[in-house]
Amino acid sequence: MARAAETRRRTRIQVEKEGRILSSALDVFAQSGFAGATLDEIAAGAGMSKPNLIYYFASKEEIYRAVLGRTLETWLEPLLALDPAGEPLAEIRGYIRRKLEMSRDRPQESRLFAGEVLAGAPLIRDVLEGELKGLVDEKVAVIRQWIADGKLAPHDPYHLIFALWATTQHYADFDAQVQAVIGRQTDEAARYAGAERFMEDVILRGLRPDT
Amino acid sequence: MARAAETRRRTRIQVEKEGRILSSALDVFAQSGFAGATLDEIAAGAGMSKPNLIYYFASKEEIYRAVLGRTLETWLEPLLALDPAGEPLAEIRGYIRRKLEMSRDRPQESRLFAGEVLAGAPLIRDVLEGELKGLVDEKVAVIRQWIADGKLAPHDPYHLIFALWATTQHYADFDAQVQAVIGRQTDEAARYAGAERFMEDVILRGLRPDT
DNA sequence: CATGACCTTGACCAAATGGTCAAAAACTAG
DNA sequence: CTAGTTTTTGACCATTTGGTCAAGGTCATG
Repeated sequence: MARAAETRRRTRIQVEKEGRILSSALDVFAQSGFAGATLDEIAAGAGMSKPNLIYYFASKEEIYRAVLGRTLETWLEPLLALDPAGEPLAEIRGYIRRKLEMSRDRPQESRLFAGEVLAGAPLIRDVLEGELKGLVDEKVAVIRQWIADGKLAPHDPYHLIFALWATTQHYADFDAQVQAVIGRQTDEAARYAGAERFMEDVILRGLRPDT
Repeated sequence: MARAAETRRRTRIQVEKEGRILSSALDVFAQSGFAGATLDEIAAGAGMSKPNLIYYFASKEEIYRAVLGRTLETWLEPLLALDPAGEPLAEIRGYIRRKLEMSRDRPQESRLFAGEVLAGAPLIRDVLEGELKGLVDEKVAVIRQWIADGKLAPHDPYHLIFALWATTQHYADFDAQVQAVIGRQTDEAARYAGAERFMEDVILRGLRPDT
C-alpha cells in the first residue's frame, strides 16, 4: 500500500516523542550551546535512551537544526505583525510589547537564537540573509514611509530595529547579569514592567516627530 | 636566594608566552564558547604544543578564567568613567561612545563576555553581584541625582543602563545578524557611525528633561 | 662554560561522547 | 491472535579531548 503522499508516516508515538525531544533539546542547547550539549542529556530530558533519540533524529546536528527551525518561525512573528496601516507610534509600542513578552515567556528560544548568532550563525546565515533580511527591509520601507509622512522623527530604521531587538532580548539573553545587578528583590514581572515602561518612555519619546 | 616578595617569578619567556596564550584563547573562546573550545586549537593559535600550554596554565578552565578576568577589567572602565560632576547628557553621550568603541575595537572580548553571561555566568556570578552591581548601584545614584536636579528626564536608571549595554554590545555580539541584515554594502565604520547617531538622537532625546 | 632552573614536546592515558547494531519489546492491522 | 512494523535499549565502538609524564633542549648566571 503506497502511503498517501509519503506524508502521514508520522505515528502517534512519533509525534509525541519528537515533541518531547525537541522540548528537551531546546532546554539543553539554550543552556549549554551546541558544543556543550550532549545527546545523553537531551535523551534524559526527553525520558528515553540515547539510541532511541538517534532513532528519531539522525544526529545531534539534526536535532539542533530542528529546534532552531522551530524557533525561527516564532522569531519572525512580532516584526511580521508590524502593520503599515496602523498608527506608527502605537505600532512600535506594540512591537516592543510583543518582543518583551517573547523574552519573558520564551527565554530559552531567545538564548538558543542568541547562541547561534553569537557563534557566527553557521547554520542559519542563509535564513538571516534571506527571510530575515527580506522581512526587515520590508518593514524598514514602512518606517521610512512613516517618516516621510512626518509621523515619526527621522532616524535610521535599521538601527531602530537593532536597538529594539537588542534591548528586548537583553532581558532573556543576559538574564544572569540583569538579575545580578538589580538583585533578586525585583521579581520577573516587575523587571519586565520596568523595561517596558522605560522603552516606551524613552524610545517612543525619541521617535515622536517634532511638530 | 629568597626572591623579592615571591613576585618576580615571571620570566621574560613566561610573560611573552602567557600573553600569546591568552590572546589565542580569547579568539577561540569567543568563537566557540567554553565547551566548544579545545586546548589543541588554543595551543595552535599560540604557536605551541598542548603540553606546553598546560605548563603555563594548569587547565582549560584556568585559561578561561584568566581571559575572563582580563576582559572584566576592561569591561568596567567605560561605566567607571561616568563623571558625576559632568554635564549629564554629555556624560551619557560619552558613555555611549566608549561602549560602541569597545564593541568595534574589541568584539572578541564582548563575545566572550556575552557567552559567559548567556550560559548563566557560572564563573563570574560573584563578580557580577559584587563589583559590577556595586559600580552600577553607584552610577544609578548619580543618575538619580541628575534626575532630581532636573537635568534628566525621570526614567529608571537601571533600565537605562541595560538599554545602553544591550544596544552597544549588540553590534559586536550579534554581528553576524547585523551584517546579514544590512548587508556587506555598509562597512564597519559606517555601521558604528550609524549606531552612534541613532543612539544619540533617539536615546539622548528621550532623556532630555522637558523644561 | 658549567650547572641548575626553566621550557618544550612526543607519546600516552582515561573519560566523555557521538553514533552503531542486533535483539527484544510493544504496537497495529488484518 | 498473529504477522509484520515500529519502538526501545544494553552493549559496544571509534574519535575527540583534557590532561600526564618522562626525556631532551634551552637559558640565565656565577
